[in-house]
Amino acid sequence: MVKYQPGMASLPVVSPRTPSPRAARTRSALIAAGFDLLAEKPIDAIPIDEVVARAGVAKGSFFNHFSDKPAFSSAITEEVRQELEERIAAANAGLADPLARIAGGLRVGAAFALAQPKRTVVLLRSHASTTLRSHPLNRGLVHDMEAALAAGLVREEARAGGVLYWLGLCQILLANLIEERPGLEAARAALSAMLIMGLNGLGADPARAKAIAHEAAAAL
Amino acid sequence: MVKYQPGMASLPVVSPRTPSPRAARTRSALIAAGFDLLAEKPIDAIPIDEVVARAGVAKGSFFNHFSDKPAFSSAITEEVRQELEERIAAANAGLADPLARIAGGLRVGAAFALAQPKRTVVLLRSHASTTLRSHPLNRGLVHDMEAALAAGLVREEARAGGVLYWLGLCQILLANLIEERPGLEAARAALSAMLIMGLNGLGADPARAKAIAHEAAAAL
DNA sequence: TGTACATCAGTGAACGCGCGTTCACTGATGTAC
DNA sequence: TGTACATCAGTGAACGCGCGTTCACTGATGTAC
Repeated sequence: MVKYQPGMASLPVVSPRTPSPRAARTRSALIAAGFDLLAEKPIDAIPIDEVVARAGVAKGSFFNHFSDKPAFSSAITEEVRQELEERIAAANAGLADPLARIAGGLRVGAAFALAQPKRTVVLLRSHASTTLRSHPLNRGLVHDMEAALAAGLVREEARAGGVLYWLGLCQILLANLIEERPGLEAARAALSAMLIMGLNGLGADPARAKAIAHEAAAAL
Repeated sequence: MVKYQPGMASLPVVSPRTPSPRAARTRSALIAAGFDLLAEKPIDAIPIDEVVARAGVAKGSFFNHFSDKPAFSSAITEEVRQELEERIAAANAGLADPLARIAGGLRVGAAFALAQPKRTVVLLRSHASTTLRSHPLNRGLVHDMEAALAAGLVREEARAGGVLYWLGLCQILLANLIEERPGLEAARAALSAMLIMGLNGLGADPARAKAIAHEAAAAL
């Protein structure tokens, strides 16, 4: 809590300064270096010396931009999380069918893992995609699952466990794609199989499940 | 490679010495302390000083028993992995039906998470339950899935993706049980829902899936 | 069973280095007039 | 547009401490006779 002081109100409180281009360059260089290194090993195994060496800046600059190492690490994670979230939202923008939206999330996640394996590793390692229904990345899924239930598209067991079930499938598929680095055709097959099993597990109509899986694989 | 030397053959090469009771006590104290601490935070965040303090032994003793910190960490992980593996094998010993065996693995895993949350955390964090089909913990599942396919109990998509699919469900359910610490009834409901969805996703006969889920929940 | 000796395991002080963080200084960028 | 000044951001040397690992020593355990 900040006590009120005369004159305070006139100070720019929110986003007081646009960062100078130079500062922005340094910051991006540090973040980019962090991405590369975090894809290889956990944050605790990465000395700041290594980050700044790869970024090509002096060690002191690191602390001009991040208060400490954890802040650096979570800034990076947060960036990836937002990126994936936006991609999923964009892909689902035109879709009304809850099942198609749920499947769309998995498809976009898979595409992300193929296109940006490093970023995906960072995300998976961050425990960002936890079990928690309230996590930002999961909010969309929670909403779509409720809609599917309301429309009678999925079985009753999905009410309590559907979100958890789907999160499990997302995590394991993404982890597997990163580990195996399959070609496009193999990835399509993996996504399609996972969707067939996943949607049938939720209790979707088998024909509908097949159609959705087919579409998603083609769109990958 | 060790070069042959005259007289070598007469030396006891395998398990040359039974550890003295005193040594065994010290070792168990260290491992027990490691369990407690690893349940709270990753190995890199645990100084050896903290391990030996909790174990009540001198720092030097640590290196009498473990060559270095990573060796200590993997000794602990390995112990948990073996324990869970044995429990699953024991529980499935009398079962012939591949689907019941597959479900049995999940049920035992869930029971383990409820009874030994600390050990389970260690296991989940170790990335021991990876995607890899060749991992010891997954071998039984691979075998049962093949049997289920051969018997026509599951859909064709499970051939390529069934093991991965089931691993995803196992990981997420265990993680969730540890995070939420539900009571017995809630845990039964969660396990049952996951089995209904999981087995139907594999393509099992719905009535059979329901029966297996019911049995497993009761046995939890 | 008792004694002497060898080996094993425990102890904790000491070492040293890796690494996060600080800081005084310099050069670059932005602003006022 | 030009000059003077203020602030911002970069730099890298220096600091210091946490922590993994070593080691000389001591006491306990086991073995031979």
